[in-house]
Amino acid sequence: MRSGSHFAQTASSNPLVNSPCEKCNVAGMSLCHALSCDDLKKLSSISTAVEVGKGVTIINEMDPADFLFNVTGGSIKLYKLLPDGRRQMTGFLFPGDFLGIAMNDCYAYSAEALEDCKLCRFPRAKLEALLKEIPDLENRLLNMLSNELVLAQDQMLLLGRKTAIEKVSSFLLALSKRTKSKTGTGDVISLPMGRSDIGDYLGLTTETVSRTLTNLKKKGIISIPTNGQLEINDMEELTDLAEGMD
Amino acid sequence: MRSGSHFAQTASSNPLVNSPCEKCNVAGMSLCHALSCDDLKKLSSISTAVEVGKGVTIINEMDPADFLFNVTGGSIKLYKLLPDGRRQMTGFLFPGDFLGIAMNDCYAYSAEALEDCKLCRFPRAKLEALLKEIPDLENRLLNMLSNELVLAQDQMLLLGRKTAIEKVSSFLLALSKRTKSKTGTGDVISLPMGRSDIGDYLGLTTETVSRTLTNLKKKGIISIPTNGQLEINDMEELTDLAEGMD
DNA sequence: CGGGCTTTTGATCGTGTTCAACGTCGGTGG
DNA sequence: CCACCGACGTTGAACACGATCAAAAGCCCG
Repeated sequence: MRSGSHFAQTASSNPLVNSPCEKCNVAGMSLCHALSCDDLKKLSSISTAVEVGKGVTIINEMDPADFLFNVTGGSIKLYKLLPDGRRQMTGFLFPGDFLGIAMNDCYAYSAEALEDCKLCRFPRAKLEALLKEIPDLENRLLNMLSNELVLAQDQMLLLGRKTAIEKVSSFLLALSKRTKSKTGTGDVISLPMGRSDIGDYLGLTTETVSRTLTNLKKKGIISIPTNGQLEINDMEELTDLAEGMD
Repeated sequence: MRSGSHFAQTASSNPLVNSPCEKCNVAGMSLCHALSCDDLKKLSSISTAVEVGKGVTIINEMDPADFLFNVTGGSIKLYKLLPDGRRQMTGFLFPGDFLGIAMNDCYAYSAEALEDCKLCRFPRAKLEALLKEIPDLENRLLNMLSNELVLAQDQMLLLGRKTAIEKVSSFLLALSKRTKSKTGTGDVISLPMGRSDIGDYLGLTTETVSRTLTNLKKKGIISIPTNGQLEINDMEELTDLAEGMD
């Protein structure tokens, strides 16, 4: 099955209609950040808006990397698998994030929608051609990749050297920081992913994630009003825990 | 102490003499890959050849990222630290590799020479200016970063989900693959780093690395003629072990 | 309500860590 | 030259953290 068949296109085949970059909610925080009006039109002309439902697999590890994506709505999980089924999440994506890193023209990981998602899709070949045409775009991509690489290195430190409570605390803090940078406050964060997704992101089991969250609740550092939402009551303490300062 | 003071410059202040890109041993496998003669000269004009002795700290996590480097000789370890001293290696660099990824203008990790090293140093500001001037260079950097990111994700899978023997096997295989791509054969690999460096790369202790290597020796899969050198006798078996196919 | 899923909690187990001692190698100075 | 020393590597025994196995509780959606 071609990966394209997963997608429901949201508009006609007129790409300008399909890609209303002008009223895009993530413009300025994403790939299109700081592009001139003219360049934006070019980018717009090769993009297609697509929507995917919760649980849909957007890309598959090892499939040919024909498309790249910009997340404009919803959230996505990225993961890699071992032959026996063990899974490692490599990241969670939210609006503004970029999707589709490849090696040898094949995707390096699989991606699945955690909620109903909106995406901006670019054919790989066309985007690469555009990169050569618009240096600002290439520069923007370079910066995004640098940042991702730095985050990946932080994650290595977490996976290789942190304890369960440090891992969970770091994870919550990272989500909080992210939320804060968008909404202004990071005290209440949304957890669209399940415990087992979190476990696979942190190199833990669901049980350990659950126990650790319960532990943090008992200490009064966090509250969990509903699954899917979490409140941080003591940011200082959580920060200390995340770095092992205890 | 400024990080620059660690370096011994190898030639006069004439940058063209300092940067003999023409006879560079890593040309074509590095940043300068596939640059036109003209562009190479521009790159050359902003670079300085430096040498560092074994054990010297080349860059420090959180220091301002004033320079970027290209490794032209020797090997380097990259690492991040937690406040209490726990350490995570984020990578080992060999000739042809690029060094100096930053976030917020500060280095994201520290780097230390495993052996006497030769480096090609670029002032950050000048290299960034050159990137805008030479799209091919920016494109090249983009590709290198993509590859690094894919490798970082492989490492996350390793750190989060693999067992000790799978980690060590994967590590040896990666070194072997790398050696093979340069020298043609990957059966004998050099291990310029110590056991504790390997442990910190794989999220293990020195003891566990040592025990696991002994284990592989007893099974006849590897031999260790001298520390610093390792021979792979059964590549198939090692490959299976690396992915948990046993 | 009822059914199936996710989450939580409990008890036991095992891999890798920790702590400790010993072995090995290489360099230095007597 | 080799005896000494310190760093690194190996091996052993006990421990601990998180995994695994199992079951109960909660939640969402029909």
